[in-house]
Amino acid sequence: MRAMSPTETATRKEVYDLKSYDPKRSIGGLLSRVKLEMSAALDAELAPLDITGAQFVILMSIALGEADSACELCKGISYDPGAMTRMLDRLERRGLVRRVAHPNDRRTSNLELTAEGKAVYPKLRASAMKVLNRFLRGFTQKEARQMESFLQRMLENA
Amino acid sequence: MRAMSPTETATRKEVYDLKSYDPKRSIGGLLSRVKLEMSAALDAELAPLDITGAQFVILMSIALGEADSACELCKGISYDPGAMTRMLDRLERRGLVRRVAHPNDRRTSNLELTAEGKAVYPKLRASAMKVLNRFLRGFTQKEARQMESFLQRMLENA
DNA sequence: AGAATATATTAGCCTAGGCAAATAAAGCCT
DNA sequence: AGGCTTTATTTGCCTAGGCTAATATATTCT
Repeated sequence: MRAMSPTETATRKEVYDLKSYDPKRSIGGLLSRVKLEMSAALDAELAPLDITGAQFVILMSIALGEADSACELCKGISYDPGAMTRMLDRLERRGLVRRVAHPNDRRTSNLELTAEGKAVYPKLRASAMKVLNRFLRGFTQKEARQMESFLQRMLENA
Repeated sequence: MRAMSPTETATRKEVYDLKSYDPKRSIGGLLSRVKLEMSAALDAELAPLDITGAQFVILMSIALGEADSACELCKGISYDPGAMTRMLDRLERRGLVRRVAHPNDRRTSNLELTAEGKAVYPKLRASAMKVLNRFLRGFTQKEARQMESFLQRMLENA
């Protein structure tokens, strides 16, 4: 790597500048694209189970004990409460999730997976992992960890 | 870093395995999250201009000469043709884009930016760049290039 | 030229998320 | 206890993308 003059070091604190910024090839453009493809691939992988990628996220959160009410789910993943009600309606109709009365708070319900929900859970996990690993073909462990760290840092900058 | 046994090197060709895979902290989960935050930030940044992030993408494609018809736009960004018709209707009503008759092919229209469209274009570009740079605070040029390369590789694996 | 095929756009219907208002139940304050 | 505020969920309305069929042109193939 060549050395940078003091001026350069001072002005180059931002990644993109007006000369070099190409929306499609930028991290922003690429990232949107990858997300789109990854979501489509996950939907396709889960289609035989009759479960969508969006539903997968909810089921995972519940299964992993990250949230046990609609409200917590919404907070955890920045999801609209109205949309969440309907999402849970669908999952309940689909027989994967159950709303159970909360003993001390009648405003909310505890969410839990049904037997069927628990039964598909490992398949969901495996499918998502498979899709992700496919997108990461050729990545070393080190590269993957670095990618995770980059994304984590971007999140903290949000 | 410790050395890996031959068995380990052989079995470790995939980034995630059933033991280690944590959906939320995985590249998949993080990437979705970052995309969500970035889109929200872009929408907020563009709101004063009364232009959405989705519209930004279309306007950029046209401005950069990457597509001059609805069909090419759709191909370029995997967008639904029906949705594109309506998107262009909105942009035309908004006075940013014009459909011009194609001389040799009456099925299609050439798309071009209006004077107003051309006028906002630099602002759009600058806004998007600003948002992206914000998410990349603390990244060196080298790290940014590496991130681009990771994303590019994931796209090729799609 | 005429028929079959392919391409570009459009319109209708469906799904799903965002937003705001409504409702219900806690929690707090005095 | 009674009233005010906060929290959790639900409902209605709006917007926007996905899918499919329809329409209008081109293109290709005898």
